[in-house]
Amino acid sequence: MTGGWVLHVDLDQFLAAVEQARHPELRGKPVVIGGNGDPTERAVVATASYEAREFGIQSGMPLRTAAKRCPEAIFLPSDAPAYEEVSERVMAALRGLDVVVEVIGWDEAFLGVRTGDPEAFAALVRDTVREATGLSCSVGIGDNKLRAKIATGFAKPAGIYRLTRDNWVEVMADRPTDALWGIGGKTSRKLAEMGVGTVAQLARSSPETLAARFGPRMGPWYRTLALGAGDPEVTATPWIARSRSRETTFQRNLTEPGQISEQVAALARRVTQDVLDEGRPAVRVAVKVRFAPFITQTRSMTLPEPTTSAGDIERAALTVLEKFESGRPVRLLGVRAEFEPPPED
DNA sequence: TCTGGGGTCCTAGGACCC
DNA sequence: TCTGGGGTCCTAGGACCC
Repeated sequence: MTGGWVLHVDLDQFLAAVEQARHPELRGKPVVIGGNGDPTERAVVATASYEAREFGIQSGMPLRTAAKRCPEAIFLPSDAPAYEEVSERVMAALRGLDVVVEVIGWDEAFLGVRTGDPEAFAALVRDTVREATGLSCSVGIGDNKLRAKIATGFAKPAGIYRLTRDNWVEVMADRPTDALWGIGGKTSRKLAEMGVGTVAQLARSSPETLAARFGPRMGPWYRTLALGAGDPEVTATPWIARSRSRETTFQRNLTEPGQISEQVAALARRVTQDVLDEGRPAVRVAVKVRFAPFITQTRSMTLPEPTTSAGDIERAALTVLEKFESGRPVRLLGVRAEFEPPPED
């Protein structure tokens, strides 16, 4: 019997690669995808091509800033249906390898693989994706999902990297804590303030101290991340959504109360369609308001009874909207419907 | 740098009940 | 009377991820 491995497959610069594949004249050029493709709008970079990254352009950056860093960059609108279609072809190709495929995003999946030579299998994965779609991907090999996911970061672009208990300490010990999947900038800074700057230091921290600072679950969990512990089970079980939401940032702030409630009602109707598509009733409705300059608040209510009715959801959203202080300019509105959480197991 | 959209899970406080 | 302890639900916000 051969060993079980977790492989993490991640498409390289996915959105930019799709655009460069279908528009060959974009190859080798700085391409930035995001918003409507208009760099003067309120929107951020979804993906920048490697050429654009040379100019310091990164995901999440305002398009305006990206345009300043590289005025000659080509800005394109995000074409979700096109990316979804390519994504499905990638996932179908992976399933064709007769492995367990756990999709975790448009451009990412875990594979559960039994093989004696994971590097050879990773190379097969890369070739398979390239043949099916023309796209390049990187593959991380691990003995659990955490290590496979982090390994992919070292594999990029177009490479293969193995990270297991055997090289975890050697590779990770001296890295900052935000090198761990699940620790971001905020938590990393708080840890640093406690004198915990590296993965090795986090691994040596006491769970009690961490629990006191970060809560009973998160605190101890951060330590287990630093030890490289993670879930080794890859499952193809379809994901059950906990919620569906729609939100919009307005190019110009809304100030008229009538306009604001009209927009909330429209978002509620879109969410209702998502709820109907989901085929399960909503049990809770939340409204999100981002006031100018950038102050975000949410208000919510549990519905008197679960519902899929457009009228119920719209009325609930408008009721929740009344919980906000009125009169301040609004830059974003959102409506979310929550479902009954699925039973454990 | 003037900061998207769609999600998940955790935390903590208060209400309420026994 | 001057004060408990546990459990559950509701709500708001924080952090993170793709």
